[in-house]
Amino acid sequence: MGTRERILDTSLVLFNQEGTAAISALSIATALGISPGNLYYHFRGKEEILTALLAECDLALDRLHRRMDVELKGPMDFEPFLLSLLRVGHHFRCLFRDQEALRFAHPGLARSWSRLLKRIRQISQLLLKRLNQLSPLGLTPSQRDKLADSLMLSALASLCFELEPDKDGETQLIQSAHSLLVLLRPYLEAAGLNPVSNEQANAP
Amino acid sequence: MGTRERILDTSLVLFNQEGTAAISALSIATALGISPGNLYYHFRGKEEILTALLAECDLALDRLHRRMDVELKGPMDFEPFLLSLLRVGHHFRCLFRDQEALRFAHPGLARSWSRLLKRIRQISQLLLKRLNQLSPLGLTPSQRDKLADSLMLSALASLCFELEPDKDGETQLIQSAHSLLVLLRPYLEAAGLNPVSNEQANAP
Amino acid sequence: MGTRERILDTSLVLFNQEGTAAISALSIATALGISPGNLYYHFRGKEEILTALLAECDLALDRLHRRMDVELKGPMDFEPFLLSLLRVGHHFRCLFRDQEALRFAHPGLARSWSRLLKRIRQISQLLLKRLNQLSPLGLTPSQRDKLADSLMLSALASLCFELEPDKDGETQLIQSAHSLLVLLRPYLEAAGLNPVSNEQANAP
Amino acid sequence: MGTRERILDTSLVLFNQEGTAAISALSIATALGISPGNLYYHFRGKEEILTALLAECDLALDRLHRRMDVELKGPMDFEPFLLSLLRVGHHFRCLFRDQEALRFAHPGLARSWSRLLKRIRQISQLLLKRLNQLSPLGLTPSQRDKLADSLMLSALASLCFELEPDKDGETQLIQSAHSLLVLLRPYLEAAGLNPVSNEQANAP
DNA sequence: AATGAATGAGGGTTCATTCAT
DNA sequence: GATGAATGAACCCTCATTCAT
Repeated sequence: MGTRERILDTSLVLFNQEGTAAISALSIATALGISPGNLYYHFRGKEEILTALLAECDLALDRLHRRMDVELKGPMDFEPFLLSLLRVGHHFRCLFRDQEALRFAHPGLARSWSRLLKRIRQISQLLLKRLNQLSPLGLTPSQRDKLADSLMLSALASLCFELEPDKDGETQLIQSAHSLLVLLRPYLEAAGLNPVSNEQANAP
Repeated sequence: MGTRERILDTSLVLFNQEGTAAISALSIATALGISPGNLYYHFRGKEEILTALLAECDLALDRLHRRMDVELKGPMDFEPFLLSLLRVGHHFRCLFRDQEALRFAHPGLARSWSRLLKRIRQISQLLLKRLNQLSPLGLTPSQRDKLADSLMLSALASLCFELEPDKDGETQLIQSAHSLLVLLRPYLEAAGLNPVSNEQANAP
Repeated sequence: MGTRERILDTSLVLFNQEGTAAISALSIATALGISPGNLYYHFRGKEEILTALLAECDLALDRLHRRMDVELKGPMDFEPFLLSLLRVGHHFRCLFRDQEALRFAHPGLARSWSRLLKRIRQISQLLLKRLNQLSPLGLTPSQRDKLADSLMLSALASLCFELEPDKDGETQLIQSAHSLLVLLRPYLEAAGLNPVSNEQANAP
Repeated sequence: MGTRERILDTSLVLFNQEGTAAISALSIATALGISPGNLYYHFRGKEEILTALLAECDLALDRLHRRMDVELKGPMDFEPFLLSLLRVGHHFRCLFRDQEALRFAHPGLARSWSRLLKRIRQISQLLLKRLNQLSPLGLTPSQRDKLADSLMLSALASLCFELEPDKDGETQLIQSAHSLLVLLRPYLEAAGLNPVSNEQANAP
């Protein structure tokens, strides 16, 4: 694997582990066993690394976006898709968690970041559109977009705030997906479908 | 107003404006027109300021928490309450936005932070409990808690990610509250109540 | 003596000795026995030190400028005045020697530098004006200004290029002053005065 | 043209444009479209490039020096010769402008540099000797050498300090030559010759 | 001749924090 | 309560230079 790729991979791991602010360019180089000069030969600084990671994340989401029409055929497809989506987000979670810090430390990232956010919003809106095609949600388009935003925000927040820090990443992802599906539950039920495992409702 | 309070107020404003990472102890002192030594006389460092802000936020949420039983009497009470809640969150938004960066820069904040998060979770769960008391939601307690978590995450994310950066703070807050209500809409409707203004549903 | 003054003094000595490019902020701090942080507390960087030195030099020249009308009463006054002038230049010689390097490393100095150069030019022109008042030089004003420029350039160059590097600073200054007077010799002679010690002319 | 020559040419252009200190080995290689490794194959470093440029300049001045006896036949020959001399200096102006910075950054250049300076001094002295042969200057040899030094310094300074930065290079050269001739004017006049265009003298 | 990844020392700068006054 | 000079560690980055290919 080329040095450039190794830098990106290691950076992402370190950024996810300790936050982008806590990881210096030198610590990345040290973790890789390369000299700081070499790091700067491949990327002109931390900002360029982050730009590359943002682009990678954007690309991964773009691929998901393109596959939505094909993959979301029935109500059972939403949970796996949400999981794929959350998996991408989790893989690049540092980008979402440190969003605010990055905004001020690296104004140059603003455009990449807003492009990324726009794409997520599109995915969220398309998700509800597909759901509506399967069975009318009983919402105005405006309400549907609001619901899409809430869904997206809830998903983003599940990447940022770990409610069960003790559980491992995969379990957290599955729980996040379930929580998101609960938001959609009434609409899926209205479509005569309940994708979430049935439990006894209204226990005290 | 005492110097201690002025430090907290100014810090919060600066932290909200430019992020906690971008604001140094010196810049707080400069903004206040006091010497760095004086700042350190009142607070042993940036971490202590943040701890104090976390405590203030926690206190404000505690007050809201205690009033819920009294204030949430009918379905029309939920929107104002959500607004109050979001207003507190918005006032201390730097704490939520820089959560990740703070976690690593100041491990000493971890306990205060998890206490804060727990309280928000309690509020969210109590919110749905009250709703359930008004009219059964048709959810198991576990599903209800998941819904509560989604609601909370959506609220937290609306503090972290500005979807409409051009609008002013108050407008953003109202939109956030509406978005959250959309999440609850099916349950409120099931209770024979629709707190959100009626629009023509299912337009193409 | 205050730290600020000590920084300026030491910087000037080091800059003169080894050139502005060869002296780092750290080496100044080390030479003074202070920490780099303290250096940056007093000056935001090397550029601010240089700006302050340029201002000091400008001030010294301004003082000389103001005294010219009073001090240049007769032909015997020119040599001492030239020596004073050269002494100031020699004291700040790093500014003239590294002029080009500074121009590119610190564009912020451009304005201070051009102001300084303008003042030197004014002094040179006033010098010839006074000489002309003592005895007509037989030059058009335009020719007189050209002569003033040549005189100034010759003086500046004597600060930049050491023709006799083995001799000590004071001797070099005196020789420089003599060289400059030789340029003026024909005009002083025409005024019936020969301020330079008489030697036997036109030896083989 | 061989790579070696292209390196020298491009280096000289860049050094003249932005100063020797601001131009790194890498930037020269980039400007040439070659790899840094290739640059170091031809020259062991920036110092060797500068040594080569010093040698080129020295050679050009040597050629001028040898032609002086032949070319300086009459008083009208001095201006064109001065122009040729200044043109060489202007072509290699970075060497003179950054003299001080180079001295400390590259002590290895000291010998080449002092040889160069000595040659210029010889040329300046020979110039006055030829003038004296055309018509006695009325100066002792010592005074004549001092005048030669002043002339040389004035010429060097005109390469280092741009008094009229807005005018193009050729115009600056011509003005510099005129300024130098003004220094010689009294002696040329004394020889019954005025090489500078006559203007009305002693206007107020 | 030429490439380009890699090195490592060093420079400029920031900042949380201390302490004598 | 308050000042402000001082500290020192750490960070980001540049650059001359080397070397395997």
